[in-house]
Amino acid sequence: MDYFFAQIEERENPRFKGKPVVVGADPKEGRGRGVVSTCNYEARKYGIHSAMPISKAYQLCSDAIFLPVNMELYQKVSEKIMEIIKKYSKVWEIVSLDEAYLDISPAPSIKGRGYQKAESLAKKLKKEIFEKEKLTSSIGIGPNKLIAKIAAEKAKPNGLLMIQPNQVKKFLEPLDIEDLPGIGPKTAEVLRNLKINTSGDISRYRSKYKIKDLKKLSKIKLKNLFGKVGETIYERTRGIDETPVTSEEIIKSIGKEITFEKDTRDPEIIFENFDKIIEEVYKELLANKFSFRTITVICRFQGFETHTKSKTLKEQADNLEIIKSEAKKLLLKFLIEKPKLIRLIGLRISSLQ
DNA sequence: ATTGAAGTACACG
DNA sequence: CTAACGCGTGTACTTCAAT
Repeated sequence: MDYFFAQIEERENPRFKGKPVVVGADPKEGRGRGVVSTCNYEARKYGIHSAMPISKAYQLCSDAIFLPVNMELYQKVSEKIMEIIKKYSKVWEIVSLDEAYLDISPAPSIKGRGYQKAESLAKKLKKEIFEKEKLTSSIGIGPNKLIAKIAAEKAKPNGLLMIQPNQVKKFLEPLDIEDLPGIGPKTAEVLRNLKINTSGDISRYRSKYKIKDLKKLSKIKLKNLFGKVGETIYERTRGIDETPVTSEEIIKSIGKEITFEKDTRDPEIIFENFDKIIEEVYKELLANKFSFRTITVICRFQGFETHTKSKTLKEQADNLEIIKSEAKKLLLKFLIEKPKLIRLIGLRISSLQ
Protein backbone atom coordinates (compact mmCIF):
# COMPACT_ATOMS: atom_id res chain seq x y z
CA MET A 1 0.00 0.00 0.00
CA ASP A 2 1.16 3.55 -0.71
CA TYR A 3 2.06 5.68 2.37
CA PHE A 4 -0.42 3.48 4.18
CA PHE A 5 -1.10 5.12 7.56
CA ALA A 6 -1.13 8.65 6.13
CA GLN A 7 -3.28 7.60 3.18
CA ILE A 8 -5.88 6.13 5.53
CA GLU A 9 -5.91 9.40 7.49
CA GLU A 10 -6.48 11.33 4.25
CA ARG A 11 -9.32 9.02 3.37
CA GLU A 12 -10.93 9.49 6.77
CA ASN A 13 -10.50 13.25 6.62
CA PRO A 14 -10.47 14.58 3.05
CA ARG A 15 -9.59 18.09 4.27
CA PHE A 16 -6.06 16.76 4.71
CA LYS A 17 -5.64 15.98 1.01
CA GLY A 18 -3.07 18.17 -0.71
CA LYS A 19 -1.48 19.15 2.61
CA PRO A 20 1.56 17.58 4.26
CA VAL A 21 0.44 14.84 6.69
CA VAL A 22 2.80 13.19 9.15
CA VAL A 23 1.65 10.17 11.19
CA GLY A 24 3.82 9.39 14.19
CA ALA A 25 4.84 10.62 17.61
CA ASP A 26 3.64 13.92 19.05
CA PRO A 27 6.19 16.59 17.96
CA LYS A 28 5.52 18.65 21.13
CA GLU A 29 6.64 21.87 19.44
CA GLY A 30 9.93 20.26 18.47
CA ARG A 31 10.76 18.53 21.76
CA GLY A 32 9.12 15.19 20.96
CA ARG A 33 11.24 12.04 21.29
CA GLY A 34 9.51 9.75 18.80
CA VAL A 35 9.78 9.20 15.07
CA VAL A 36 7.70 9.48 11.91
CA SER A 37 5.74 6.33 11.13
CA THR A 38 4.53 7.35 7.67
CA CYS A 39 3.94 10.60 5.85
CA ASN A 40 2.24 11.52 2.60
CA TYR A 41 4.01 12.75 -0.52
CA GLU A 42 3.34 16.42 0.24
CA ALA A 43 5.31 15.99 3.49
CA ARG A 44 8.08 14.19 1.61
CA LYS A 45 8.61 17.33 -0.50
CA TYR A 46 9.97 18.90 2.70
CA GLY A 47 12.43 16.02 3.16
CA ILE A 48 10.34 14.23 5.78
CA HIS A 49 10.37 10.41 5.66
CA SER A 50 9.59 7.29 7.70
CA ALA A 51 11.74 6.65 10.78
CA MET A 52 12.92 10.27 10.89
CA PRO A 53 13.00 11.79 14.39
CA ILE A 54 9.74 13.71 14.80
CA SER A 55 11.72 16.70 16.10
CA LYS A 56 13.52 16.94 12.77
CA ALA A 57 10.26 16.54 10.83
CA TYR A 58 8.88 19.43 12.87
CA GLN A 59 11.89 21.56 11.98
CA LEU A 60 11.43 20.78 8.31
CA CYS A 61 7.71 21.63 8.27
CA SER A 62 6.10 22.75 11.50
CA ASP A 63 2.90 23.53 9.56
CA ALA A 64 2.37 19.90 8.56
CA ILE A 65 -0.63 18.05 9.99
CA PHE A 66 0.87 15.84 12.71
CA LEU A 67 -1.36 12.92 13.65
CA PRO A 68 -0.97 10.16 16.26
CA VAL A 69 -0.75 6.53 15.15
CA ASN A 70 -4.25 5.00 15.15
CA MET A 71 -3.07 1.40 14.94
CA GLU A 72 -6.49 -0.20 15.56
CA LEU A 73 -7.89 1.58 12.51
CA TYR A 74 -4.93 0.65 10.29
CA GLN A 75 -5.20 -2.95 11.47
CA LYS A 76 -8.88 -3.14 10.50
CA VAL A 77 -8.23 -1.62 7.07
CA SER A 78 -5.29 -3.98 6.58
CA GLU A 79 -7.43 -7.03 7.33
CA LYS A 80 -9.98 -6.01 4.70
CA ILE A 81 -7.30 -5.46 2.10
CA MET A 82 -5.60 -8.76 2.89
CA GLU A 83 -8.94 -10.56 2.42
CA ILE A 84 -9.11 -9.07 -1.08
CA ILE A 85 -5.50 -9.99 -1.87
CA LYS A 86 -5.92 -13.59 -0.71
CA LYS A 87 -8.63 -14.16 -3.30
CA TYR A 88 -6.03 -13.79 -6.07
CA SER A 89 -4.02 -16.88 -5.20
CA LYS A 90 -4.01 -19.79 -2.78
CA VAL A 91 -0.32 -19.06 -2.25
CA TRP A 92 0.00 -15.80 -0.33
CA GLU A 93 2.16 -14.28 2.36
CA ILE A 94 1.31 -11.30 4.55
CA VAL A 95 4.53 -9.49 5.47
CA SER A 96 3.21 -6.50 7.41
CA LEU A 97 0.05 -4.39 7.69
CA ASP A 98 0.65 -2.97 4.22
CA GLU A 99 2.65 -5.59 2.33
CA ALA A 100 1.92 -9.03 0.90
CA TYR A 101 3.19 -11.45 -1.73
CA LEU A 102 1.19 -13.60 -4.10
CA ASP A 103 2.68 -16.55 -5.94
CA ILE A 104 0.74 -16.79 -9.18
CA SER A 105 3.14 -19.07 -11.06
CA PRO A 106 1.07 -20.83 -13.71
CA ALA A 107 0.95 -24.60 -13.86
CA PRO A 108 3.79 -25.89 -16.08
CA SER A 109 1.25 -27.01 -18.67
CA ILE A 110 0.01 -23.48 -19.34
CA LYS A 111 3.35 -21.70 -19.07
CA GLY A 112 4.37 -18.89 -21.43
CA ARG A 113 1.47 -16.53 -20.89
CA GLY A 114 2.38 -16.21 -17.18
CA TYR A 115 3.51 -12.59 -17.19
CA GLN A 116 0.60 -11.31 -19.28
CA LYS A 117 -1.74 -13.03 -16.87
CA ALA A 118 0.14 -11.58 -13.91
CA GLU A 119 -0.17 -8.07 -15.26
CA SER A 120 -3.90 -8.29 -15.82
CA LEU A 121 -4.41 -9.80 -12.36
CA ALA A 122 -2.36 -7.01 -10.80
CA LYS A 123 -4.45 -4.36 -12.54
CA LYS A 124 -7.62 -6.05 -11.35
CA LEU A 125 -6.30 -6.28 -7.80
CA LYS A 126 -5.30 -2.62 -7.66
CA LYS A 127 -8.72 -1.69 -9.01
CA GLU A 128 -10.59 -3.85 -6.51
CA ILE A 129 -8.61 -2.45 -3.56
CA PHE A 130 -9.29 1.08 -4.75
CA GLU A 131 -12.99 0.54 -5.37
CA LYS A 132 -13.60 -1.23 -2.07
CA GLU A 133 -11.23 0.68 0.21
CA LYS A 134 -10.54 3.92 -1.66
CA LEU A 135 -6.80 3.45 -1.24
CA THR A 136 -4.06 3.27 -3.84
CA SER A 137 -1.48 0.53 -3.93
CA SER A 138 1.60 -0.39 -5.92
CA ILE A 139 2.44 -3.79 -7.31
CA GLY A 140 5.69 -5.31 -8.50
CA ILE A 141 5.79 -8.43 -10.63
CA GLY A 142 8.90 -10.54 -11.00
CA PRO A 143 10.29 -14.06 -11.21
CA ASN A 144 10.78 -14.16 -7.42
CA LYS A 145 9.95 -12.28 -4.21
CA LEU A 146 13.14 -10.20 -4.35
CA ILE A 147 12.47 -8.75 -7.79
CA ALA A 148 8.75 -8.29 -7.09
CA LYS A 149 9.54 -6.37 -3.91
CA ILE A 150 12.08 -4.03 -5.50
CA ALA A 151 9.79 -3.50 -8.48
CA ALA A 152 6.88 -2.61 -6.18
CA GLU A 153 9.14 -0.15 -4.35
CA LYS A 154 10.09 1.48 -7.66
CA ALA A 155 6.47 1.55 -8.85
CA LYS A 156 5.27 3.71 -5.93
CA PRO A 157 2.98 5.53 -5.71
CA ASN A 158 -0.06 4.00 -7.38
CA GLY A 159 2.07 2.08 -9.88
CA LEU A 160 2.56 -1.29 -11.47
CA LEU A 161 5.98 -2.50 -12.60
CA MET A 162 6.65 -5.85 -14.20
CA ILE A 163 10.16 -7.23 -14.57
CA GLN A 164 10.44 -10.38 -16.67
CA PRO A 165 13.40 -12.74 -16.28
CA ASN A 166 15.28 -11.34 -19.30
CA GLN A 167 14.96 -7.80 -17.86
CA VAL A 168 16.28 -8.55 -14.38
CA LYS A 169 19.94 -7.68 -15.07
CA LYS A 170 19.15 -4.32 -16.69
CA PHE A 171 16.67 -3.51 -13.92
CA LEU A 172 19.02 -4.22 -11.00
CA GLU A 173 22.39 -2.92 -12.18
CA PRO A 174 21.68 0.84 -12.11
CA LEU A 175 19.97 0.71 -8.69
CA ASP A 176 21.62 2.10 -5.54
CA ILE A 177 23.04 -0.55 -3.24
CA GLU A 178 20.60 0.56 -0.51
CA ASP A 179 17.75 -0.50 -2.81
CA LEU A 180 18.75 -4.12 -2.24
CA PRO A 181 16.83 -5.61 0.70
CA GLY A 182 19.32 -6.58 3.39
CA ILE A 183 21.67 -3.65 2.78
CA GLY A 184 20.97 -1.16 5.53
CA PRO A 185 22.94 1.93 6.63
CA LYS A 186 25.78 0.00 8.29
CA THR A 187 26.38 -2.44 5.46
CA ALA A 188 26.17 0.37 2.89
CA GLU A 189 28.77 2.35 4.84
CA VAL A 190 31.22 -0.57 4.94
CA LEU A 191 30.73 -1.09 1.19
CA ARG A 192 31.21 2.61 0.42
CA ASN A 193 34.51 2.56 2.29
CA LEU A 194 35.76 -0.25 0.05
CA LYS A 195 35.87 2.23 -2.82
CA ILE A 196 35.07 -0.52 -5.28
CA ASN A 197 34.39 1.80 -8.18
CA THR A 198 37.22 4.32 -8.15
CA SER A 199 39.20 2.49 -10.82
CA GLY A 200 39.23 5.31 -13.35
CA ASP A 201 36.12 4.66 -15.40
CA ILE A 202 32.99 6.78 -15.58
CA SER A 203 31.83 5.34 -12.30
CA ARG A 204 34.20 7.78 -10.56
CA TYR A 205 31.74 10.52 -11.43
CA ARG A 206 28.77 8.78 -9.90
CA SER A 207 27.99 9.92 -6.41
CA LYS A 208 26.36 6.67 -5.32
CA TYR A 209 27.34 3.04 -5.40
CA LYS A 210 25.28 0.96 -7.73
CA ILE A 211 24.41 -2.72 -7.72
CA LYS A 212 26.56 -3.04 -10.84
CA ASP A 213 29.61 -2.03 -8.76
CA LEU A 214 28.64 -4.42 -5.98
CA LYS A 215 28.74 -7.29 -8.47
CA LYS A 216 32.52 -6.80 -8.76
CA LEU A 217 32.95 -8.29 -5.28
CA SER A 218 33.45 -12.05 -5.14
CA LYS A 219 31.23 -14.29 -3.07
CA ILE A 220 34.26 -15.09 -0.89
CA LYS A 221 34.99 -11.41 -0.27
CA LEU A 222 31.37 -10.71 0.68
CA LYS A 223 31.27 -13.78 2.90
CA ASN A 224 34.43 -12.61 4.69
CA LEU A 225 32.97 -9.14 5.16
CA PHE A 226 29.41 -9.95 6.18
CA GLY A 227 29.13 -13.70 6.79
CA LYS A 228 25.89 -15.34 5.73
CA VAL A 229 24.36 -11.96 4.87
CA GLY A 230 27.26 -11.41 2.45
CA GLU A 231 26.46 -14.59 0.57
CA THR A 232 22.82 -13.52 0.35
CA ILE A 233 23.91 -10.13 -1.00
CA TYR A 234 25.98 -11.90 -3.68
CA GLU A 235 22.91 -13.84 -4.82
CA ARG A 236 20.58 -10.85 -4.63
CA THR A 237 22.78 -8.56 -6.76
CA ARG A 238 22.25 -11.18 -9.46
CA GLY A 239 18.50 -11.30 -8.96
CA ILE A 240 18.64 -14.74 -7.36
CA ASP A 241 16.10 -15.52 -4.62
CA GLU A 242 14.47 -18.87 -4.08
CA THR A 243 12.58 -18.13 -0.87
CA PRO A 244 9.04 -19.45 -1.11
CA VAL A 245 5.83 -17.49 -0.65
CA THR A 246 4.39 -18.98 2.52
CA SER A 247 1.61 -18.04 4.91
CA GLU A 248 2.78 -20.08 7.86
CA GLU A 249 4.06 -17.78 10.53
CA ILE A 250 5.62 -18.81 13.80
CA ILE A 251 5.76 -16.27 16.61
CA LYS A 252 9.18 -16.56 18.25
CA SER A 253 9.05 -13.80 20.82
CA ILE A 254 6.69 -11.31 22.46
CA GLY A 255 7.93 -8.03 23.85
CA LYS A 256 7.14 -4.46 24.85
CA GLU A 257 9.32 -1.44 25.44
CA ILE A 258 8.86 2.18 26.37
CA THR A 259 10.96 5.31 26.03
CA PHE A 260 10.50 7.80 28.87
CA GLU A 261 9.62 11.43 28.17
CA LYS A 262 12.87 12.35 29.89
CA ASP A 263 15.84 10.17 30.86
CA THR A 264 15.29 9.19 34.48
CA ARG A 265 16.47 7.28 37.55
CA ASP A 266 13.19 7.80 39.42
CA PRO A 267 12.21 4.34 40.72
CA GLU A 268 8.51 5.36 40.76
CA ILE A 269 8.54 6.11 37.05
CA ILE A 270 10.71 3.15 36.18
CA PHE A 271 8.80 0.50 38.11
CA GLU A 272 5.34 1.81 37.35
CA ASN A 273 6.10 1.59 33.65
CA PHE A 274 7.83 -1.76 34.03
CA ASP A 275 4.78 -3.23 35.78
CA LYS A 276 2.62 -1.99 32.91
CA ILE A 277 4.95 -3.59 30.38
CA ILE A 278 4.92 -6.90 32.25
CA GLU A 279 1.10 -6.94 32.29
CA GLU A 280 0.92 -6.23 28.55
CA VAL A 281 3.45 -8.90 27.64
CA TYR A 282 1.61 -11.39 29.82
CA LYS A 283 -1.70 -10.46 28.15
CA GLU A 284 -0.17 -11.20 24.74
CA LEU A 285 1.18 -14.48 26.04
CA LEU A 286 -2.27 -15.51 27.28
CA ALA A 287 -3.95 -14.43 24.07
CA ASN A 288 -1.65 -16.77 22.16
CA LYS A 289 -1.79 -19.57 24.75
CA PHE A 290 1.98 -19.83 24.74
CA SER A 291 4.49 -20.82 27.36
CA PHE A 292 7.98 -19.30 27.49
CA ARG A 293 11.39 -20.20 28.82
CA THR A 294 13.53 -17.07 28.30
CA ILE A 295 13.01 -13.60 29.77
CA THR A 296 15.02 -10.66 28.43
CA VAL A 297 15.10 -7.17 29.93
CA ILE A 298 16.26 -4.30 27.72
CA CYS A 299 17.70 -1.10 29.15
CA ARG A 300 18.76 1.92 27.12
CA PHE A 301 20.72 4.58 28.98
CA GLN A 302 21.31 8.26 28.37
CA GLY A 303 23.35 8.56 25.19
CA PHE A 304 21.59 5.60 23.55
CA GLU A 305 23.83 2.90 25.07
CA THR A 306 21.63 -0.19 25.02
CA HIS A 307 22.07 -3.48 26.88
CA THR A 308 20.10 -6.64 27.52
CA LYS A 309 20.05 -9.12 30.37
CA SER A 310 18.32 -12.45 30.03
CA LYS A 311 17.47 -15.55 32.02
CA THR A 312 16.50 -18.91 30.62
CA LEU A 313 14.44 -21.08 32.96
CA LYS A 314 14.91 -24.84 33.38
CA GLU A 315 11.36 -25.47 32.20
CA GLN A 316 8.64 -23.85 30.11
CA ALA A 317 6.49 -21.47 32.19
CA ASP A 318 3.32 -19.49 31.62
CA ASN A 319 2.96 -17.82 34.96
CA LEU A 320 2.75 -14.07 35.58
CA GLU A 321 4.56 -14.27 38.93
CA ILE A 322 7.62 -15.86 37.34
CA ILE A 323 7.83 -13.10 34.74
CA LYS A 324 7.43 -10.48 37.46
CA SER A 325 10.11 -11.86 39.78
CA GLU A 326 12.68 -12.77 37.11
CA ALA A 327 12.20 -9.58 35.10
CA LYS A 328 12.56 -7.39 38.17
CA LYS A 329 15.72 -9.22 39.23
CA LEU A 330 17.22 -8.50 35.82
CA LEU A 331 16.15 -4.83 35.88
CA LEU A 332 17.59 -4.41 39.38
CA LYS A 333 20.94 -5.71 38.15
CA PHE A 334 20.99 -2.88 35.62
CA LEU A 335 20.15 -0.30 38.26
CA ILE A 336 22.88 -1.60 40.54
CA GLU A 337 25.68 -1.91 38.01
CA LYS A 338 25.06 1.32 36.02
CA PRO A 339 24.45 4.72 37.59
CA LYS A 340 23.44 6.36 34.28
CA LEU A 341 20.04 7.91 33.60
CA ILE A 342 17.67 5.53 31.83
CA ARG A 343 16.01 6.34 28.50
CA LEU A 344 14.12 3.12 27.73
CA ILE A 345 13.12 -0.10 29.43
CA GLY A 346 11.71 -3.20 27.78
CA LEU A 347 10.78 -6.82 28.32
CA ARG A 348 10.73 -9.71 25.87
CA ILE A 349 9.87 -13.36 26.37
CA SER A 350 11.05 -16.04 23.98
CA SER A 351 11.68 -19.77 23.55
CA LEU A 352 7.90 -19.92 23.11
CA GLN A 353 5.92 -23.11 22.77
C1' DA B 1 32.96 -31.51 18.98
C1' DT B 2 28.43 -29.96 20.01
C1' DT B 3 24.94 -27.50 22.30
C1' DG B 4 22.92 -23.85 24.62
C1' DA B 5 22.87 -19.59 27.15
C1' DA B 6 23.98 -14.70 27.26
C1' DG B 7 24.86 -10.66 24.97
C1' DT B 8 25.46 -7.71 20.81
C1' DA B 9 24.67 -5.94 15.99
C1' DC B 10 21.89 -5.08 12.23
C1' DA B 11 17.77 -4.92 9.32
C1' DC B 12 12.94 -3.84 8.22
C1' DG B 13 8.22 -1.79 8.17
C1' DC C 1 27.24 23.42 11.98
C1' DT C 2 25.54 19.15 13.86
C1' DA C 3 22.39 16.26 16.03
C1' DA C 4 18.12 14.71 16.48
C1' DC C 5 16.77 8.44 17.19
C1' DG C 6 9.98 4.40 18.54
C1' DC C 7 8.54 -0.03 18.63
C1' DG C 8 8.14 -4.93 17.61
C1' DT C 9 10.29 -8.71 15.58
C1' DG C 10 13.65 -11.69 13.25
C1' DT C 11 18.40 -13.42 12.00
C1' DA C 12 23.16 -13.94 12.75
C1' DC C 13 27.38 -13.62 15.21
C1' DT C 14 30.69 -14.12 19.34
C1' DT C 15 31.98 -15.85 23.67
C1' DC C 16 31.92 -19.00 27.25
C1' DA C 17 30.52 -23.01 29.91
C1' DA C 18 28.59 -27.57 30.18
C1' DT C 19 27.87 -31.96 28.08
